[in-house]
Amino acid sequence: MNRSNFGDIRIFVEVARRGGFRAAADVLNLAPASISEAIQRFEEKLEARLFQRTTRAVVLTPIGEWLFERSQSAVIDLEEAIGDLHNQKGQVAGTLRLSAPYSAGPFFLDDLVARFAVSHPEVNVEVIYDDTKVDLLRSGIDAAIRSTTLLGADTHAVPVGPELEVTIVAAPDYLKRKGVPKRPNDILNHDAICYAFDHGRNLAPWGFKGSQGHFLVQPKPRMVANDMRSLILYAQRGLGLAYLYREIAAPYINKDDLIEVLSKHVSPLPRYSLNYISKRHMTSRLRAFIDMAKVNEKSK
Amino acid sequence: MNRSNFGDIRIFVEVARRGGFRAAADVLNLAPASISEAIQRFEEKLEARLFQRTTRAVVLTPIGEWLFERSQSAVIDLEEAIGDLHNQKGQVAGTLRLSAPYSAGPFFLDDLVARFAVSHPEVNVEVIYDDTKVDLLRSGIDAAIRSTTLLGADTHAVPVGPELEVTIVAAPDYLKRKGVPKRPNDILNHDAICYAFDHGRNLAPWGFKGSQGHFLVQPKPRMVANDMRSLILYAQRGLGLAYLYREIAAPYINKDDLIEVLSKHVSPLPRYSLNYISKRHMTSRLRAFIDMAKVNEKSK
DNA sequence: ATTCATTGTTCGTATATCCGATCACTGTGT
DNA sequence: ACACAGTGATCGGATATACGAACAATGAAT
Repeated sequence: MNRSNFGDIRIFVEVARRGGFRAAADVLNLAPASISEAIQRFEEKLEARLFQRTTRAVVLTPIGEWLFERSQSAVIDLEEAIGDLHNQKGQVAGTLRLSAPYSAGPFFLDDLVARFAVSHPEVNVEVIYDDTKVDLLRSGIDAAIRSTTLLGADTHAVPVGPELEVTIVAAPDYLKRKGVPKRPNDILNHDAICYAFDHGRNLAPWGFKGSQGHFLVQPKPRMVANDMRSLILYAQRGLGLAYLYREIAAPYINKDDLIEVLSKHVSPLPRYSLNYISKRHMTSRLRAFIDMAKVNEKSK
Repeated sequence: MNRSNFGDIRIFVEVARRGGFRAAADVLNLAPASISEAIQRFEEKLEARLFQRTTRAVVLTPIGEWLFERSQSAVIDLEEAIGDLHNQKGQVAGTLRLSAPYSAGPFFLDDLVARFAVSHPEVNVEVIYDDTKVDLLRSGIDAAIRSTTLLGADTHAVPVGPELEVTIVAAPDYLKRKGVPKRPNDILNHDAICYAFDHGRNLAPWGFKGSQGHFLVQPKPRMVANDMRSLILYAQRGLGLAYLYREIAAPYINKDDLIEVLSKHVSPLPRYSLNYISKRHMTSRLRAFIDMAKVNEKSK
């Protein structure tokens, strides 16, 4: 669906509200002829008649009535959104605020943070598990651990934590019904159980290695969540193929529970990145934490 | 305001969702050049910068972020309206989007969602674990499970899930150093390991019962996180008293690891609330899920 | 019955948007 | 250090949409 449907819906709703093309034209700053032509094109696209016309009036058809009621509130919301746009425009002490994906905690971050807290008794530590994009300038977060290096003015990054093995698993029952994928692109013909970032806005693509190097395949999501424990349960219930951190899936991998597929094809994910802003006044507690993270890094 | 703003918002939201012009172009069946030009014209019209660009990526500006969150749900509604136009038979299909706190998954939600998905093969399900406030009108979320009933126009709530037992625990080493609290208010003289909601903006108060009924005490946080697994590890390291769901803490409660304190004083938490808007157009898939949640409730 | 005002429709022309090709920039791999 | 892949930006030409003018139809006023 492209952008013009949205313009058409806007016109359609205004005509329905006003009961006529000329009145709608006045509101929309368009010529009545433009309204007439736009509605005709829209009706052709939808293969549906939205208005009954006479030479003096327009009346909604039943399907036009349905679409009007179905879409009016959303149109109002978008009008208000645009209207409102114009109304809009730290001694080693204190609280260290970190953002990290949930998966980082058990892997390495809990231990690092606990050791930091022990060795810096005057620092309170706040770890917010979250995987959305963080604006280090404005969010009040001191440093963000993410799977990638964050882009931004004066943002620096330090690699932390272990390299991450992943695996693709499914229930025996599912594989019996849908077959075992043999090559990476086979997953496009399967139901996928996908991990979501950014409050569901992004799905993690599935990473593979082949004779020509690394490549990504984006499967069709049947189940989506941002907690791998949920994804495991969905996989156990036979709802599809699940792409998971191996360490999390390992306890469930056996011939009766979850079966690994495409083992020779999946490739590990890169290490976490501890991102922070260097140009901004760096608090001593942040500096101390970064130093500890680096020492932690060297000790591996 | 004319029709083209609506087309522009459609493009804007898709770019924001996909994080790039080329990805959005794929979805919208437009050329990347068209997306680039359309966004530029839109920004000029609004006299506002919506995206920060580099030569490799686009990131929303704060005002772009605001517009995105403000308009996304309306865009989803309009997309669905057009999509549903061809398919008005009340079929239970599409994507059900739920928001819930992480703790809900293992307790009851994973099971409920998996059973719903099995019995409604045409519905995709997206569960976003999050504990921030959800604007059900604007977020594109169909229903939000939270520990409390959400306030809002036409918002209804159904109680779901089990009653939640909690416990307060500490390492033996910590109790040796700081003493064992005997009454609820004693915790004010201790280091507290606190669970955080809302990206750290709110801390869970600790609930107690006494001769005069229920009351809450807010301890001084030394360690804060929004994942109880982290809190357990901090407690094990002797960093303070931790207030945890009993079910999560139970495996670690023994005389060498974590010791329960104030057992006779803590009171259980109320059940989760499944919040949704009833007056707004309710999709058949949401109705079906609510019905299943209610049946789930009766079977306990 | 006739006239008039108002509506939606049609069409040739003007304007806005879309697109392919190309360019500049940047991160990654060698 | 260099080559390459992938991104957003630019621009001249192609295409889609907007518009003014004219037309057909209709209800109200006389």
